[in-house]
Amino acid sequence: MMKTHAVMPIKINERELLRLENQLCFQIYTASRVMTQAYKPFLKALGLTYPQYLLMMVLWQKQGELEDAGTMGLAQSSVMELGSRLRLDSGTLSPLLKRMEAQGLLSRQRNAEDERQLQVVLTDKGINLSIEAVEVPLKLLCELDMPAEELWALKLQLEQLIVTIDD
Amino acid sequence: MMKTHAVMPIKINERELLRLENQLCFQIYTASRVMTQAYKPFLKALGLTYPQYLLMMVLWQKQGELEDAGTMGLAQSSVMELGSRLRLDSGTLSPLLKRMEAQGLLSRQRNAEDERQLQVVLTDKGINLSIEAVEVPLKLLCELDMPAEELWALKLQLEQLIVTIDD
DNA sequence: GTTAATTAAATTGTGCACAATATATTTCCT
DNA sequence: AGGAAATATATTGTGCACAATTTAATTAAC
Repeated sequence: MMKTHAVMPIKINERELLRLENQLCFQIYTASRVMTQAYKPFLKALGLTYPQYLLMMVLWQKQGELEDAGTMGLAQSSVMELGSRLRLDSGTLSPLLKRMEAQGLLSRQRNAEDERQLQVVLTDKGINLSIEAVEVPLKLLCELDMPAEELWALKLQLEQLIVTIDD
Repeated sequence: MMKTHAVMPIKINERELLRLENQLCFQIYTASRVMTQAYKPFLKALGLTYPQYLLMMVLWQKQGELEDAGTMGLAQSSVMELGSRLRLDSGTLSPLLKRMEAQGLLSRQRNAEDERQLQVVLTDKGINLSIEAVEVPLKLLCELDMPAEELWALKLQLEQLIVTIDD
């Protein structure tokens, strides 16, 4: 009898190692996509994509902290700064920021002291979008319907995993 | 004094709700991206991207199960079937499968009984790639350097979260 | 002080995800 | 049988991610 094709060349226990459902990475990957889907309807109402929502959170937080410090101006963020918060590079952020500027959520100006740097600043529209945004995490918490402490514990474990991975 | 721009219109506790670091979703999103990065060097050696690796795992598993059942042929998978395993639609899978066929990892043929369906089948090259692939999860486990039971517990929690989200 | 090295952002190109639509085949209905 | 509904995949278009390169501005070195 002639051999027409290859046969699985690894042992059963090795195959178990390659089982999709056994992979932590697959569950994380799936959780991330499912979570993004869960946010989608709420974010759509705000006219934001999920990465745009994350970026807005960074900008709102920075603006709030500036005001807490007693300064009355607008918080300025460079691309580097936003990138280090979100772990994204300029290749992702540059077009993202352009789209958000086009939506009127923020403005992009060059830093006068260092023309290489961009100064990202929230517009009034961007600042005021926070009013509706506060509902988003609350709505999602309802959706999840799990004990808050359990979710928090999961968050802490993931933080630890992240730290462990990138040394 | 004239008002030149808006001020953060939400209370401090509401701002805390919108803090990036407080979001479980952000930690999942980050963990997913960091994890993919951790796999990248190992997968690059196999000529696979991360989603391609996941797809190969589905095909290897199916091939193995067919052989376990005593059948000597090649396992055939439709796009629907692959999609339900990976939670991906034809919009993602169609081009993915084309690229993998171009790499010689699998073949795409129409099902004779139902011409609408595609039959995805591993090539010899695709089957034999499993030999090197078994090293990947082991190498990553070293990289993580966390108790295996802790990782498993995390996987189980994520599975539960996923189920909870999509009802 | 001019050139070299560094830094910040933008650009280019590839590969997912995913919504929306299109195409082709099969099944259902009568 | 013939047309409508359902099904499976492919296509189109948008928006990330990310590697690699480019451009422009600043700093360092001589």
